[in-house]
Amino acid sequence: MSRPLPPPEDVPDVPVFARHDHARCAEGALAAAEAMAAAAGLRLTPVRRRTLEILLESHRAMGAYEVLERLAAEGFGRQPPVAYRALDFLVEQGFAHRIRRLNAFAACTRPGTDHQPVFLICRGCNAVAEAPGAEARAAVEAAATAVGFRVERASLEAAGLCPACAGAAAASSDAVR
Amino acid sequence: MSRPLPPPEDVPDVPVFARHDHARCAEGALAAAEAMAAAAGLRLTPVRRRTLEILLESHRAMGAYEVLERLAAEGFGRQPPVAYRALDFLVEQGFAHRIRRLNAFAACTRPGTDHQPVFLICRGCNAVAEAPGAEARAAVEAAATAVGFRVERASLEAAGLCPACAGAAAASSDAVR
DNA sequence: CATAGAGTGTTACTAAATAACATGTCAAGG
DNA sequence: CCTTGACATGTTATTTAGTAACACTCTATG
Ligand SMILES: [Zn+2]
Ligand SMILES: [Zn+2]
Ligand SMILES: [Zn+2]
Ligand SMILES: [Zn+2]
Repeated sequence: MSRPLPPPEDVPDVPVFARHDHARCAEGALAAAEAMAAAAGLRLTPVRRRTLEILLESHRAMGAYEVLERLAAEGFGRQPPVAYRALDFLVEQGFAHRIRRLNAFAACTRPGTDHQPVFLICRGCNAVAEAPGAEARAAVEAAATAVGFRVERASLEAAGLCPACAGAAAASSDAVR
Repeated sequence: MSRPLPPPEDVPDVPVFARHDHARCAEGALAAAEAMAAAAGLRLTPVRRRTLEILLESHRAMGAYEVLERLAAEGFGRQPPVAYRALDFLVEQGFAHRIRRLNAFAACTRPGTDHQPVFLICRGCNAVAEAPGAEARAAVEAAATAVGFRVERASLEAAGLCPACAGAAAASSDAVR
């Protein structure tokens, strides 16, 4: 049922940290998810679809309970499993990612591509971007192999400041000076 | 107060996934922590010391509440902050690491060395090893820099099977065959 | 002998995650 | 046409993780 995914180069990157037409950005991700789900015979049901839309509203990571609040307000179930099931589905299908450092979830910015990103988490604006992670993953794999460890999944997450927030921080420390 | 740390090569590596004299291993880590704390003028108080000892009993990661249970049973406080404060201290001083994938803590196997490990987490036996992470970190740094992101901290964690558990899994799937 | 800081303990709460069970929908298969 | 089973959704209830805020005790330092 699952066809080979296109290589990352075939899909335009999302400049999370730059100004961009986000409405279009979200729309595209949703369309991609819909197409993939249809092709794979999966059901992108109302809760699941709405959950993805909620995540897609921004490039922030959202906690399951934050998502749940939104779903509940819109007439879906109001108990934790409702949110967790929808989020787990999205993560399994690669429409969203789990950000372990934050115990939170973010919509994937490159759904449908074969990608193993490094997550860049800005502590200023809470945005989460996906940087190409092939090299970093290879290095992790090599380090593991050296001691006979077989890697199944890896989470590579970096916390710091995005360009805009770093600029703002520099400016304010100038002001103090 | 803080002196330059010795490069990783000067301290023997801990073969977490191999049979080793663990009593000696734990003892060494504790001694190193004591020496460092003394040198830095930090107080390795009874709760903190005992918390480290508990983590050092195995190479597993332990949840804060699991540690707390042990502390409480030994006459220390029985409320969450008791465990969290001791664990936070150990992490800050580099005597332990936080494993975000597991929401848990593990004693550092190379305390006192300048290291930025990749954590290898075995899903079979729950052991956590530290593999050299310089290359992987450089790759993450490079990926981040490419989009103007300034990395402050990174968590690199791989889940999979250690040599022993991978061997056992292979054997049992042979048995089925 | 103040008194300020660090460390430890408490109560009380918020947040994250899962187990277990009841109900509804719908597509085969008889 | 009516089972039957898979899947999705909803619930209640509980466990696990993490923090805020306050009180008490030490131990310097002036
Ligand atoms: Zn966007
Ligand atoms: Zn992605
Ligand atoms: Zn050991
Ligand atoms: Zn370490």
